[in-house]
Amino acid sequence: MTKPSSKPFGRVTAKDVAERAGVSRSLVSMYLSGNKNAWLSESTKQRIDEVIKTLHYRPNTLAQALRRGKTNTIGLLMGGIADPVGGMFAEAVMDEVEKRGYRLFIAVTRFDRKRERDALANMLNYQIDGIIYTLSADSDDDFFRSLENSSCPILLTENHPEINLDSVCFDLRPGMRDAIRHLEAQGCRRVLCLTGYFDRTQEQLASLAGEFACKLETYRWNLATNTHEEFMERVLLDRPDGILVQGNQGLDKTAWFPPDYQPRIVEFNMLPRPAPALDGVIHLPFRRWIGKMVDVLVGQIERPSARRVRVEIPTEFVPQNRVSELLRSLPEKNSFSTYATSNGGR
Amino acid sequence: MTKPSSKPFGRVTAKDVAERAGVSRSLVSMYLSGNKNAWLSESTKQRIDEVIKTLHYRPNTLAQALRRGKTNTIGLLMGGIADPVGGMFAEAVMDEVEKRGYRLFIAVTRFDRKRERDALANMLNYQIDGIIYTLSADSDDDFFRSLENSSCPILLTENHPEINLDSVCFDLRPGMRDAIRHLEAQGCRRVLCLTGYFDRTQEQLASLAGEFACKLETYRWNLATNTHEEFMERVLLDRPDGILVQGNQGLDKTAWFPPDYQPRIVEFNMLPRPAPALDGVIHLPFRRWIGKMVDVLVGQIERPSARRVRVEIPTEFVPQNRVSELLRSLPEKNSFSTYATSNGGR
DNA sequence: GTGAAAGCGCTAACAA
DNA sequence: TTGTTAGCGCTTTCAC
Repeated sequence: MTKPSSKPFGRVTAKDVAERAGVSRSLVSMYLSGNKNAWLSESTKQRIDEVIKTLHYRPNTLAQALRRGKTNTIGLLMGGIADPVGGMFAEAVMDEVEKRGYRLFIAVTRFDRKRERDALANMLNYQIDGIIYTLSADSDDDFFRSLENSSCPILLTENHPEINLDSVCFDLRPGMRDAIRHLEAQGCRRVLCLTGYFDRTQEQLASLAGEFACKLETYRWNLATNTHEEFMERVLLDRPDGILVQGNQGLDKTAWFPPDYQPRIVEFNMLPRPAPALDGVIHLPFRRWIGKMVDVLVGQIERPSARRVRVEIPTEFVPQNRVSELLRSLPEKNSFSTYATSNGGR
Repeated sequence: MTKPSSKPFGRVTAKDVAERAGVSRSLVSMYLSGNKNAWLSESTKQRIDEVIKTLHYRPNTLAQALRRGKTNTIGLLMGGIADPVGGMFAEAVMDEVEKRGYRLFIAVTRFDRKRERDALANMLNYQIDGIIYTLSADSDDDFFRSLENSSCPILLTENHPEINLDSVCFDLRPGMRDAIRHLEAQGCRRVLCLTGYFDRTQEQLASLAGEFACKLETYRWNLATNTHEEFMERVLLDRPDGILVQGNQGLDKTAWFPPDYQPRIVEFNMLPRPAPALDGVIHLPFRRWIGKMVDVLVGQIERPSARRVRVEIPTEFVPQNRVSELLRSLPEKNSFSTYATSNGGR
């Protein structure tokens, strides 16, 4: 015979419900989907509802998805969720995705190219409706070309002009511009900017270079591979008088600097915190970013269009004396600062 | 007509591959599943493989799952992944699950009862093969009874004797016993133990009470609802001379205690860190826990059995002078300590 | 209002 | 070795 095992899931189906309620299978379907064009009689509805409850019927999401040609699932592909920023990101995306009636499927690449590709293939095979893709490993052009031709909408969380995909990212320039102006006003002559491996900080900073009298330097630093020590070595060697640095990565501890060298520090931060030792923060409006991201992707899913969407969320420099005010105005709580570990008093 | 939209995913199916390769659909299926009992001729295999590549064919995981009656997906239900411990947990579970050929589907409840139930229902509807369930909200007995009768294996990450489900959890007693002994040896007469809302620390500690001369107290403390301040208030009021506390929750900052009150502190910790200010750590072997968890669940999925499995992973007290040694012996890196935020020097 | 029918894409038992 | 076939559980058009 052909039956996989008579009742693979050992569970109640719409057919059972229909039989028990004395109606046809399609009625049950309609009842569930709340289809308007076929108004069921109140009595029928009630009977179906009753049977569903007594039988503990659960519609099979798999079958629904197969038939409808839509899984209502969005994939999130990222390097890791075990760091506070990653976890916060994933959780916020989950929120926004669910708010729009989709499920979120997370895959973690650990910054590994092979894992990244496998996970992507997996998602595509799963008939996922759209993908939010945080580039976490270097890849070749061929790979991106193949993504561009995919029928599944893919959204990048950074702007890579050379990749023809939708993207929603931060425009760091306004924030950086005002931060550097501030540092200059405070007398800084040399500013070091710490950039990540897969973000566009460096490029965006370069585009600003002409505007300033002070000397701008950058240092690429990546959580997955670089250590604090490497960073501190570089900084202590160079001794710039101003530093632009990603917040929440443990690099901002002024306690780490010797007394004779106390540079001014400005943090890039999604969830700024009142830190008197800092000069200010380049605020990256986190929720707005995620919300827009999911908006764009869901838009592409529900109203497919060949036109690529590229959104840039503006950033803003907030001097230290206005940080607590900013904090109060934020919808989100700084959920992970609570969990911060000290390093035992030194 | 009945077609949802002729080609819902606009994609190549096994039928297309079969036609192009001049074989029947079932052959393609067999080729993919690598079924042994039907050895295809080399030439056929090659032809199929070629067509798959040129057509960029992707097997539809949804259809496979529906037909096979198995999704090869495990669900993880937890309160949140935006804190270092939660994120680390989720990522480790993902690792172990994928190692065994399953996908992981994560749902976050934010410690909300309704969300928890919705997510659970979602997973069940999705025909998920098994669930790892980290209790994150209080629930009534009826709810647990319904889980116990579910045909989908559910595994708890804590031992709740009154709930008849599989569980893999820590046995805190050996670690706590030795820690308290240590504290007693150091002259402590009153020890305060900080317990979470959904764990069994309190019960396990109570079972040890008779063994000690010192006075044992407990305080239930939960990240989702309680604040540092509440804790500090309580501690400063009571001034116990020994404290047992969950690590990595920001409660261990000896800097917070006034100079005239410096209690001895022992941390429960999954990823201990060398902190000179601590007296030692109750080590919870993290990876072993997760690995065992997934082992048990996959076991129940692949060889269903009515017998419930309850595993307890023993813990161990490690005095401060042996912590760095312990650290070196651990397979995992203390990934999140890197990300710790300081609170700006105070 | 209701029900019959035609699949979504894939698998696996069985026949050839 | 290869092909045929009967579904997995659900949705939706179309005729009654």
